[in-house]
Amino acid sequence: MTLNVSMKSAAKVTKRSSPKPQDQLIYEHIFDAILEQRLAPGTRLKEESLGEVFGVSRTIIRRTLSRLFHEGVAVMLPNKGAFVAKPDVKAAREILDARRLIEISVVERVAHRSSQIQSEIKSLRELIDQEHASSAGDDKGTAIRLSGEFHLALAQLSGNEPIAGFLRSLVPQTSLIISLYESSEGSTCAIDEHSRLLDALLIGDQVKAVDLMHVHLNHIESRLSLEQTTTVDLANIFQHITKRA
Amino acid sequence: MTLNVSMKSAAKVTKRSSPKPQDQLIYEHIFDAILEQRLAPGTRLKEESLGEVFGVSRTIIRRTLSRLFHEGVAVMLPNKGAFVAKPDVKAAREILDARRLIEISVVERVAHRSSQIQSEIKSLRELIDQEHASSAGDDKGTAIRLSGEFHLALAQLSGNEPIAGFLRSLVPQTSLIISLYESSEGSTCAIDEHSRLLDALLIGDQVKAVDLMHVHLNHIESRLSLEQTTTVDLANIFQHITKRA
DNA sequence: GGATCCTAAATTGTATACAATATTGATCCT
DNA sequence: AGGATCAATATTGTATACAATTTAGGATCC
Repeated sequence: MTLNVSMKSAAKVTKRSSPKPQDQLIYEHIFDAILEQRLAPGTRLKEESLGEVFGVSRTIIRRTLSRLFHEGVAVMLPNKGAFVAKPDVKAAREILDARRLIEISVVERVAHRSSQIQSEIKSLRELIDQEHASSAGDDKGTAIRLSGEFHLALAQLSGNEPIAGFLRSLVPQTSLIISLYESSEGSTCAIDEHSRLLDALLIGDQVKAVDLMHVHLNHIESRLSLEQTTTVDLANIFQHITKRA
Repeated sequence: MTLNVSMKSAAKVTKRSSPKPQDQLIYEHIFDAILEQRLAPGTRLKEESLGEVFGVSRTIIRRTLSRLFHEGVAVMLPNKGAFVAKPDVKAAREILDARRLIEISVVERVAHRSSQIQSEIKSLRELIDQEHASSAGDDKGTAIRLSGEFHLALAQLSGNEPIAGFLRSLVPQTSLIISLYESSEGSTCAIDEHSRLLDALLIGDQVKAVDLMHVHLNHIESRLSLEQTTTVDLANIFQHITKRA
């Protein structure tokens, strides 16, 4: 069991080049792997294996896993270990619900401050361009990550750090939900929804921006199959058997 | 430096009585100490001292501090240690802002589901009674904690765990803000605001409940002095000096 | 054959030892 | 005295050793 994580770059961390963030890198590697769906929901995250991959002791890995746990991206079962989170339908609905509340509020705030942060809003265009690029290539993982980063950058512009922090945990959880419940493949995202949202925000059109965000979230949810399988009725499923008995 | 925490009860954890939550207790002790304002904002949290208090090694304390950090109740400075958080005015405004967004949404949700959770709502009356009791005595710390627990219990009833979790970090941070910026002492809280809110929720009056929550939060904020001292203008403050030079 | 119990391996939980860094205090110099 | 420098101390950061628990595999019994 060697935990095929297949990180993209150096496992050995250059001690000189990074003055401060020693384990921040490890966190980001794992986080990105989850966000880009290279680590599927439910995957076990063995401490020693990860330690070997990154060349650090379990101490560091343990801290990283703890952080992922607090962000809702991983779950930790006592004496069992850590796993990539695997939200059930109920949890998925709650996460998407919470995200709608937060994202709408974010858009309202950004639109409201629009005139004061014109240049910051404009700079988001870069992210959208990158998104287009990786979507044109078949780099789906990167596209997903960049899409998430767009939403996060927007939250940052809302000027409310606690809210941005909350969304920072909701976005990767959404990524897990998508990989679990995606039904209609098709477009990764109606990409220029981001673009049109940006246009509305630039001119401070709050009503339009909010509406676009609603539509955007609707599109994301519509790609999911979250049918409420209201507690499987076994008696009904095996009806033909029980009759026989 | 012995970190005068003065926990109310046993430091030695009875190993037998608690089957699972070994360090959960330690977390709650520190958390409550902060919530009840026995640990002032800015207080240093030395690992070894805490370890001695609770009779565990730094490993456990470290995990606990990490959790408090992720919840925004503590801050951790690299190579410097952990401290009880001390939000500045800007952060305080953001926290209160976020809390308003969340609490209003919570109340809307609870009011909406009111008919399905009548008994759960009614059981909140207990908390309010306890609040009254500890407010009648001069147990201010407990009153603050119970007030927070009321809001948290409400969030739990909203049926959205991520949102409840977010508020779980916002409430203790509000406690820190109050202890930092409280100006008008007076009533701990217009206590029966909770009571009236409960009444509105019981009959599912969403509009009234939301309004009451707004009023409630306004009252909390009105007790604070968060004047925007827009980046202290030193040149102006020492005007008479610079003129002389 | 299948279930149960038991041993051995693997994995997580905790404490401790050691390294790196920061803090304190004293000495020295001007 | 005031300030700088450096050693001694204290504190945090990391790795490792050991304990506790779970998991896997196989022998035994029916």
